Amino acid sequence: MPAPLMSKSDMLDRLLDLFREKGFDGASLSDISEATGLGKSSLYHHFPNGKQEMALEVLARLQDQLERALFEPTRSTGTPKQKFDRMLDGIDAFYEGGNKACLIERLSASVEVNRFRRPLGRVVAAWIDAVEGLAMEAGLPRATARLRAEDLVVRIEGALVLCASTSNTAIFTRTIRDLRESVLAPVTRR
Amino acid sequence: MPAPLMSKSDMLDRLLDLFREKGFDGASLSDISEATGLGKSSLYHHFPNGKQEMALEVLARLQDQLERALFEPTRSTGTPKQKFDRMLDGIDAFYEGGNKACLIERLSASVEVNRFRRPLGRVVAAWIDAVEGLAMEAGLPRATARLRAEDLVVRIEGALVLCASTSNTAIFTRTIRDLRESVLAPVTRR
DNA sequence: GTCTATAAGCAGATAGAC
DNA sequence: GTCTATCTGCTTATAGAC
Repeated sequence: MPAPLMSKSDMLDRLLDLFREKGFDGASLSDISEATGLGKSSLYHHFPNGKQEMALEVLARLQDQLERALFEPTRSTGTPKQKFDRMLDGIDAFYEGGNKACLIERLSASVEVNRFRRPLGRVVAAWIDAVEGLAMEAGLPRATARLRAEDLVVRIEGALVLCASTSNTAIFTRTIRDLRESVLAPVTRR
Repeated sequence: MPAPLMSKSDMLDRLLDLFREKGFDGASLSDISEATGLGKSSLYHHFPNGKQEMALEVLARLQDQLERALFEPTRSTGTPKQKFDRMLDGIDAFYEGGNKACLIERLSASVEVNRFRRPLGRVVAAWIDAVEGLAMEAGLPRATARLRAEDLVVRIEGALVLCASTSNTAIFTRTIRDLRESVLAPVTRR
């Protein structure tokens, strides 16, 4: 029994990167084999149900990371605005300023989208909830907080689509900047 | 020489639907054959460079349709607000209230994205330009008009991503409604 | 837990008849 | 302009040795 070449956690990190870059349909088992350094048979040892299971585990891991990354700032010290800025910094870093795609979008666009819909819905909901919580903490009424939280996710996903299609990250940068000012703003304007 | 079973125009219509539904990677030649009723060899008669050429021609056709659909309202009679509403009605109908995906997004997410980037950029630019023109006609300064036009496209693409991942079209409907009110609004607010 | 070898099937693409 | 038949290569997946 050879020792494991790579921890599951490391594997999932590489798979997340790969699926974000090539998409679910675009990432072949050969790509996955190369990215992890494991032969195909070894991959089936870790993921008996194949590629689909890999994506589901990556999605579960993303959910964990997301909740840590988004809710952690919420519980830390600072004004709501400071926490929100840290959250946006994290988002900006995760997408590398618009240069990296979103797994949500990549899996939504796959042939297996139906298998992914439930976990995708959970990830999206967690994201919206985190922003909504912060917006309420900043004093916005619940309904407004929810709408603005949904709008934040919508705009980030949309900006990433335009970055991917035009390879111009300016729109992403501007969108982040815009959200920084508008999401927590008092209700009188807007 | 058998008579053509289908006009090129009809073919491209079906291909647009198919690529929007299954994505570029997800639509196989067998799918395409079934959707058009033509054998694979016949497809290569019309598109010697295969699937890639099909997508490029579909994209060119979309550009035509888009320019007609978006700029036509601009040139017709009515207040800017009326024209803008007609434009949004057209967009809403094209995406069937969030139930149909966007070809831009589907092709951006394909393995061949580099081949599509130039035409994709043109389509996106045409869309933004059309909205910008209308916003300027409504009296907004050029810079504001441009930002709001970009934002409109960003939000529609983002809303479509969320609809696809959660199969909940409410966010799309709300986004359209919101855009109806905000895009042409005077600069003082927002 | 990893490997080599291999299976079965479908992908995109082509040749050549009609 | 469409067809049937075929090709090559790659896909996902499995069997079984170590």
